[in-house]
Amino acid sequence: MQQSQATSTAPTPPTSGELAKQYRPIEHEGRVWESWISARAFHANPNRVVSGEAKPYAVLIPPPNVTAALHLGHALNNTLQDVLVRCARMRGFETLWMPGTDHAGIATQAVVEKRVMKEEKKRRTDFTREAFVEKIQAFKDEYEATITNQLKKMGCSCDWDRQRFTMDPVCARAVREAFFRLFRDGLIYRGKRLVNWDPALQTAVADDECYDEELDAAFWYLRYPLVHPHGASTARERAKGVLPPNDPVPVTWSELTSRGYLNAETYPQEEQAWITVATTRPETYLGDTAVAVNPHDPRAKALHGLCAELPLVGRVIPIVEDAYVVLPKSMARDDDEANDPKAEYATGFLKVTPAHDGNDYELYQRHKDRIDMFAGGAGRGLCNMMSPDGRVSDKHGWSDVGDAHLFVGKKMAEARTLVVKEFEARGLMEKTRPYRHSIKHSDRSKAVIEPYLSDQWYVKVTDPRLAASANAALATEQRSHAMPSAPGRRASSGDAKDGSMRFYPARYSKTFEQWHDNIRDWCISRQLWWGHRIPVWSGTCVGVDGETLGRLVALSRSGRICIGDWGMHEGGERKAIEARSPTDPLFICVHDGSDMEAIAQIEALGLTQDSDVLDTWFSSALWPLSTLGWPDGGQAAKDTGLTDFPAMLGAFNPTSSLSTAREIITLWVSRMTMFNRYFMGEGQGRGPVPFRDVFIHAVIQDGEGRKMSKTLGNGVDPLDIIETHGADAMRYTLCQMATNTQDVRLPVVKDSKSGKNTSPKFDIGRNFANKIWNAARFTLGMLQGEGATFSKSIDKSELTLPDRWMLSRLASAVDAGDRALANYEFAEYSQTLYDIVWRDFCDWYLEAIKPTVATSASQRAVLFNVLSSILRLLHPVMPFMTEAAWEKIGLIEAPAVPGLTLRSPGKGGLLCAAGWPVCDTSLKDTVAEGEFGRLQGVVTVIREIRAAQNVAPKRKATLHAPGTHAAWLRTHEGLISTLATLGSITTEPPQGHAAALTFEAAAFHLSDLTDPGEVQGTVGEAEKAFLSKRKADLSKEIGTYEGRLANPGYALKAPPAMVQETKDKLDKAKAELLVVEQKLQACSA
RNA sequence: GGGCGGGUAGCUCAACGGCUAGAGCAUUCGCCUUACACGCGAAGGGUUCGGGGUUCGAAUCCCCGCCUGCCCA
Repeated sequence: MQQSQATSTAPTPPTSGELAKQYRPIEHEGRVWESWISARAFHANPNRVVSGEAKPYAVLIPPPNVTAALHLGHALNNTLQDVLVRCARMRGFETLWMPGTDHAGIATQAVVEKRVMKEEKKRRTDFTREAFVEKIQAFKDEYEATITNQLKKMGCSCDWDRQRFTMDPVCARAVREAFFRLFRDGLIYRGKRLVNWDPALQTAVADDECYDEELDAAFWYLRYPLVHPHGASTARERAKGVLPPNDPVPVTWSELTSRGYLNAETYPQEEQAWITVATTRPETYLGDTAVAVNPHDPRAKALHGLCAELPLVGRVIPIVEDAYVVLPKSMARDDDEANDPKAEYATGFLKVTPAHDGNDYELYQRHKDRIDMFAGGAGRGLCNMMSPDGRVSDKHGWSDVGDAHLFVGKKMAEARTLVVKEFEARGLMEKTRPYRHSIKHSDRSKAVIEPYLSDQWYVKVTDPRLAASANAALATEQRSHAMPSAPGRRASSGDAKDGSMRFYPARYSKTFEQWHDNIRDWCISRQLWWGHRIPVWSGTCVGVDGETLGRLVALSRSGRICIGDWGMHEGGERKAIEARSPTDPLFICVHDGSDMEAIAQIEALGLTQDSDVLDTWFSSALWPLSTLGWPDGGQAAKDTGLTDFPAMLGAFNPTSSLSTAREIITLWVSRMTMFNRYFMGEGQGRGPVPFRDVFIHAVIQDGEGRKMSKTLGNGVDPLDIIETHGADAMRYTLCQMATNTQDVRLPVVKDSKSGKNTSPKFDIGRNFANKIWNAARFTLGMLQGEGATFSKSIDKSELTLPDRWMLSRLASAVDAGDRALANYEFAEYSQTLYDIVWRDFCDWYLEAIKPTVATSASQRAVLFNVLSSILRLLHPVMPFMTEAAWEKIGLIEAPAVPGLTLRSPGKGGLLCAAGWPVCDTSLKDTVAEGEFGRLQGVVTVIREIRAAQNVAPKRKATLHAPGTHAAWLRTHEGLISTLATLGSITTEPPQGHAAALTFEAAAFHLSDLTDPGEVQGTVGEAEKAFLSKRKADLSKEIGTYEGRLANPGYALKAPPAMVQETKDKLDKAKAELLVVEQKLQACSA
């Protein structure tokens, strides 16, 4: 199977003990991956959690869309998750990383439609629904495989046996169950919503299926006569068809004049007054239910209590005040308003057509009560005057036709011409102005899109059991306002209910909280073919006789179906099924998708299944439940063959951490929280949270701060980077970039050879991987040399200074790394690794032990333990390279360092199963750190002067030290000589030329810088320059300290220890300056 | 419109009221020093966006402004 494939492509490790000079990822990644998989190293066992053998750690992958291959943002997010997961595994948690993909309804269907159009020149509607869904399914299989492969190439240690897909049978069952329960509990209802309607195809289309085209059009200025509102009662009666139309009482200009209406006196005083609206779609006036005016409009006050009357229709509509209305240019209050391009065309009066315009719909929502009252009842302010085929119609919500029947049945474009003609004929058309603007068209049919009111399904997330419960999940310190106390049982610590969810960085809790504070009900129906079809059958009660009714009630009582008997429309009246009239609409939700008997009975009544599918986020919202087998682990086990499925939910929900992007907080995190708490909380909404920690990672941008996108061509393909730099290099670089900021920039360059996008940043990771590889290689050489045995045990009192220093540094690094990871500070963790490996271990420790390690059995043991620790610390971020090195290192057996616990791996000896380093505080050695720090200081000074004097790198110079430092230098003579390339250290004064240097305010000299006779003329100059620079630095430093101490408040108010510290530093700098000045004088003399 | 970020070396970022504001890359100089040239040693490079305030002390906290980005409407 897979394994044989891998061994044929990836070479086996070299059989000799040596490692290659360079780390070449391609030679290791395949083999290492196979070793993990064949050991089932990533497989989680829920029974170990249930039995209490191990604590759980679980992460759910944010399921990538099957629409496209993964990009660098995915690479970042999944790297970070893998770091968390691998670290938890090494710490001994029973660790689950659940993989899977998302069906991504709109996006995937759109991509496939485009593909089919390109390849077959066919539309979706040229196929049956089943046939087309099959095509999408095939596309999904292809991309799911691509994505899975990418994740594996990155090294993601998911439990691959448990991979899910949001539309697979296990997830589908969760969707059915969730929908059924919400339907049953009254949390799902039907409501109206504006959609993009394609009148040619007679379907709703998504935003991304439309295009804008600029066209020459016009603004028409229509006059609406003003009337007194008592006509409203007539309108209301008329709407109900009770009374014949009455003529409302006109408002005259003289009346407006007396009301103080601007310029009213300039009109014929005894004639009926009017207001003028500007519109690009005059035909929609048939659906107007209000006129809006800006509250800052000087005319607004005079119009209080008045109404407008729609010509021909005779509908009396209210004038409402709303700040959305653009003031005409002449009334603009500031430059911004005056420069609004709409101000140029505005009259200050806006016709409000809520059923046919998105903005008007919003406006209607804000003034619902008043508009509805005039229209004759709740919801009647939405007047739909169009039929699905794009004709004026009085059958879809418009009933008060009045004298406007001449428009009925006309296409919208014809209606426009007619409306204009009628207004002109009545002297109500003030003027027309040409206007060029963009008009939405349907991609498929090219028809002009009509905003259209249609029935949609909603989840009532505004119910406190959902939104408020999500906010209650937040930890107390992350809440900005108190939550009402929970009904039922109170949360106690550890049960992961109220107050147990935290955001990292904490500021994102605000996004979460405010989203729920202002949430609106969630429209879950989508006019698509790809997705979970809404499990509701609808029709009327016609043909439902007593016997049938009895059968339905029985099905309902046994929980197989749920009859929507509370009035499926928001605000609708509750009505028991027995009390229904034959024309009442009937909605039946079927619990189990495979319950063919129930479905057959329902369909026999003429009821049909809703053709819409659920919003993709509905199934995503169930991810923490569905992937763990909810609602029926036993059935999930049967579906998948994973016999331990029933234990999963109990073992791993709530999960530990969720890592995702910012915009996902509202789309996904919110909904998972609401659903998990609702369904796990027995309908009270206070069940456990789906995850305790929510980590929000930064967004990767290109070097110019732009989002990476296909259209910009600035995206970087993770597989390209893995190919050129290796997976570890990519992972390390991404991890190192992952600061807790909002976005991070990655300069993108095009590789001249391959033409592919890459970034110089990835060299950081590649170089780092190579560095460790070579450190491991060197160590291996030291530990495998002839007679390179270990001491039986390590006696800490016998360790050398570098050993004690290195162990102390290691303990600090483990500490810092632990702290960083606990706070999701991945950049910090990476920096800690970089410093311990490169700066401490390679630059200083390895260099320091070179002369002694070959002959010291205890030093070799320390060296091994340190390297072993470092590989473990690095493993989560660079799993391949560390595992490959471990293939050799892991075979070595050495005594343990007291205080440093390194659990050796169980399963197959793999590093990924080895223990995370645990350091006792006894490893911290401040004396050794101080001593070694001094030593680094003197070595650095010597190196500086060697560089300044251009001393040949291999030349062994002589250090002349003052008596004050002689004893200390002698103690560390070997080390200093090695690190600073010295031949000898002496207290004798130098003979002939020597360069002066200062260390700890004492004068030192360095001689034997050149061969005799090879005296360079520039030597003196170089020394002078060196000393001058030192003098300048010291003077600046002294200035800083003196200024600080001269401030009277400093000594008074700053902590005394700090004041003393400043004084000490000042003394030291002054003393050194004295020496430097003396030397400078000597130079010049 | 509401909310949240960012502005520090040529570039990418640290510094979370106190070290002479630090790293890596890039640049310059010297080195193929037996683990590593994907490397080693060293150097140059900063009015911390502008202005005001609080404080003994501000890149950091507060206010005003400018620039820039994201999320939600």
